[in-house]
Amino acid sequence: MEPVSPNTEDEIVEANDLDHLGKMIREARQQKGWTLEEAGKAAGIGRSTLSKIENNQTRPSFDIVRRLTKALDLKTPQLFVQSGPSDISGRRDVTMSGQGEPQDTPTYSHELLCTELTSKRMFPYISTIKARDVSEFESWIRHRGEEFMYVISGEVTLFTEHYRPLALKAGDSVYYDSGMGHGCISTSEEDAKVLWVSLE
Amino acid sequence: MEPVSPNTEDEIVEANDLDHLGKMIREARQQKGWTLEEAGKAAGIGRSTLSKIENNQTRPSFDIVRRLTKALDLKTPQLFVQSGPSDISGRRDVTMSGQGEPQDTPTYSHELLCTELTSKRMFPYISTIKARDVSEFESWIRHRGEEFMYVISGEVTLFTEHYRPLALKAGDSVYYDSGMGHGCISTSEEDAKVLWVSLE
DNA sequence: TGGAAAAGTTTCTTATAGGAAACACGGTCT
DNA sequence: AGACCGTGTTTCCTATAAGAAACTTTTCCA
Repeated sequence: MEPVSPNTEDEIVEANDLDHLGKMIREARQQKGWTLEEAGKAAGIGRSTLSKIENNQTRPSFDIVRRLTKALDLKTPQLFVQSGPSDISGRRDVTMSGQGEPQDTPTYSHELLCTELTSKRMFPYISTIKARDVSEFESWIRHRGEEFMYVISGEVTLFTEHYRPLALKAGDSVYYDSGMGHGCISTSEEDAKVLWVSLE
Repeated sequence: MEPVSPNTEDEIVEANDLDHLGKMIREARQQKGWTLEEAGKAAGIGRSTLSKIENNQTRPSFDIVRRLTKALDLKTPQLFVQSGPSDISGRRDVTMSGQGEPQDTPTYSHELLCTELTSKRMFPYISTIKARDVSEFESWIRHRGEEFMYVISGEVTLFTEHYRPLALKAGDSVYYDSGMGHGCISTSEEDAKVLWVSLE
């Protein structure tokens, strides 16, 4: 991407590319209130090594970093932050309440959000699930990827393979492997509204 | 968390499987129809090095792996997978309303959702934005990736680079390139609640 | 078939990652 | 103050990553 912005903060991001890793790891460790010794032990590495990594005095191996991410619960994608274009570079897409693109399937009635941005990777949509309509629930829904679900209103029960049915009410959320069979029904008097964000 | 924990338990202890990384990289390269030479050049590494990585004859540095992920468009979280195609394969993670993991930054007060599943690719969280608190808004927030935002309650204004400020109320949503500078303030009398889903 | 060019693998060498131990620094006891 | 932690840094050494070039295998066309 061409440098759209005259803002100098862009370069800061790039320049810090190298420093980024050490900084993140140090922050994560301190967040947990761990010493170098403790964190090192948790990750199975020496404290001197960890010190050098945090101070960017070394280029750790992937293996070491992976162990650290595990021990420190680091968000892995953030570690890969580096300069470069995104396919939706510099764009945004708004959908006002109720203005999404309707999509009705036999089983659900969806409202697709932010459909202008076709190249986006996540797919957000809101589903209205009819009250106590159990009839439809015959077979699992299954599609490769991951899914996040947030209950906006009403009460629903989420069924997933390998697990017990899960009763959810407004404000509750679930994250699951959508390759696992799943399905959702309303269990309240009113229709339930659920926000899904799907990622292939 | 709630009394009953249907959550995942991370007890998968890996048996030093380096096979995974090399295999994934080789697949990604062949997917693109590239030779070692071409892929190496794209990533800025030698073809011999790449060969050794693909055959798991070496433990590459994080730096090298990162360059490869970029050149080959690899899904970064998958690289951290221990065994099997996906770490969250056949799993789910629930967070009941208000039971997320608090994370306070200087600028925002977040509630991270579904944090048990550390290897997930999307990061959902709820932010409470204090009413009419404009003071904090000094510099853009910027992080590589994409972001989806849904206003749960209250009224907010989303600022993004290259665009005009955007007034949003409950039920509205936006999808944007989070590499673009952005920031959000509340414009209502009450605190606003916003759901974000972030993807690197 | 051959034999050349391309793709991939294996040396070989140099630079450096990673760990043990020594060092430095700051607190906190008596 | 001095001695003694606990924490983080630096030094030193060994193991090994990374690249260049030599070597092997595969591809492909006359």
